[in-house]
Amino acid sequence: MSAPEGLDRVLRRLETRGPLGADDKDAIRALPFTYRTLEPASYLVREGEPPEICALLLTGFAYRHKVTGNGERQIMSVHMPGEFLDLQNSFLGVADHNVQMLTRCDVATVAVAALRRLAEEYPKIGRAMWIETLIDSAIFREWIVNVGRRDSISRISHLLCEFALRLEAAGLARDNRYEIPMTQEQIADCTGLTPVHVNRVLKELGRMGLIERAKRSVSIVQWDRLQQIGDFNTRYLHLEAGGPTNLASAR
Amino acid sequence: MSAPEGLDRVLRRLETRGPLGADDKDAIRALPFTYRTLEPASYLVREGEPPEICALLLTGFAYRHKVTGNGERQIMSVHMPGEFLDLQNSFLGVADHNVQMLTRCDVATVAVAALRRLAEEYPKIGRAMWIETLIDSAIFREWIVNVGRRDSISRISHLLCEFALRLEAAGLARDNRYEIPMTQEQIADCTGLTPVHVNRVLKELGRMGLIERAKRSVSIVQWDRLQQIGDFNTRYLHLEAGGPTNLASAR
DNA sequence: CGAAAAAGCTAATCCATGTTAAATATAATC
DNA sequence: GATTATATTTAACATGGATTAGCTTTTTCG
Repeated sequence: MSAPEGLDRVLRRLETRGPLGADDKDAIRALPFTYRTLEPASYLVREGEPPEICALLLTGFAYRHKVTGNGERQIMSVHMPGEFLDLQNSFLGVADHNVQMLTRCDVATVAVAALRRLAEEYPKIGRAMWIETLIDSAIFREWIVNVGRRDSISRISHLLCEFALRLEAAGLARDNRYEIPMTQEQIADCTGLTPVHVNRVLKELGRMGLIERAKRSVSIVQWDRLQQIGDFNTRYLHLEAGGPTNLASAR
Repeated sequence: MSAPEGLDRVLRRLETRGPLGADDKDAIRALPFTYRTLEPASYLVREGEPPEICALLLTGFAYRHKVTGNGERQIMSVHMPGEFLDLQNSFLGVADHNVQMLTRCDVATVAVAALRRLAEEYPKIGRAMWIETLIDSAIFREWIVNVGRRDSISRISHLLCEFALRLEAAGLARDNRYEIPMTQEQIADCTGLTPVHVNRVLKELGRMGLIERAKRSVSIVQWDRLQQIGDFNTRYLHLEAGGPTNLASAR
């Protein structure tokens, strides 16, 4: 994907959160982006460091995680092309978690300070970015529910449903089929399970005829049943553009 | 607590997130607040409904939660006097979770639409509110780690440490002693455990001499050990005011 | 105050998921 | 294309926390 093409994707994404004027879009295009490729497993931000750069994820996948005192990892979210990395840390003094690449990623990085100024000077952009972070939060909350109150088969089913919809929204899934470049160990770290048990559950979902897998591709065969087993409701993804987000429709 | 006194507390809180001018503060004071008391267990917002009102929590405690398909509840956060309820839902089209009172609460409610206009017209206020929601998010992330990767004694120890620090910041705890108006069932819903097991663990923490309890009061006797067992690090609470949050220090 | 409801506590048993270990398959690297 | 590293799969066994049930204490409310 070419750099400006990726940028347009991000612009479209932001516009669904609130209307932007031509000046807003120009200001985004005028940001001092650095286009580069980050290797798999490389870090954009590390816990404990002050956040210096923010990135638009143009291609590839990334994830947020923390490591506990006894060395166990918990992944808190997975990010897909078109999304911001990492607004969550960028407006705070110290990063409280790691942001790491899942695959090789093309990104457009920009200094956090420039982004802060942008949000300050262009309130509509600030608003749209704020809403982006609020949707991140909605997903965090659902993940708390997932690891806190669902059993293993529900957790994994839920994760697979979430990925299906988000990838579809990103134009990377069709007919409930997608590539997700995660190992079973990483799925375990998303769901608070062990890799061994993730394997058992994935196999079971296959035996039940709910999904089919080949390498890293997933095909959801019985969407309705998977959704039901995963206790999956799309509401928290806030996929519908607009809503009473802008002032005009808010009264 | 008198109404304006509560409002000042919220103003002070916002100011720690970024400097506000006199005009900003006046705009907040001029908001069409309605002061009222909400009964224990009453709802401020319900999942699935469009958010209509936002509130400043002046006295009392509240919490966010969702209920899974088979009726289990997961609490996603607990809110203390001085905090906003509920910025998380207020800038989205539909509430994706419930916000409910834990105790009788004095609140200052304001229409979501008025708050949206405020954020639009006073960018510094918008910025400060945004940062409030980002800190909410940081706590959500830590809770994912807590329920996903810590065992029961760590989870509960972690929760007790978090409450101690947040209550101290709110001026409601001293000498590692505080009142937390939660039943063991609600603690279970915070930690993804059962009430029976929460009871076992609390008793065990008492036997180990780490805490003392009487009714709803908690006293942390050995802070260092509790913090260690709970794998608790304060970073995610972002308690230090300032940081490179404001533009001046951002270059 | 006295009754009823809610919350706290305890014990016995069970099971979903973890642990450990190894074999196989796939992907990366020279 | 052989070699090595990484990921997947399976099996046997262990266990942390769930479940169930009953009892006790505290709180609520008439």
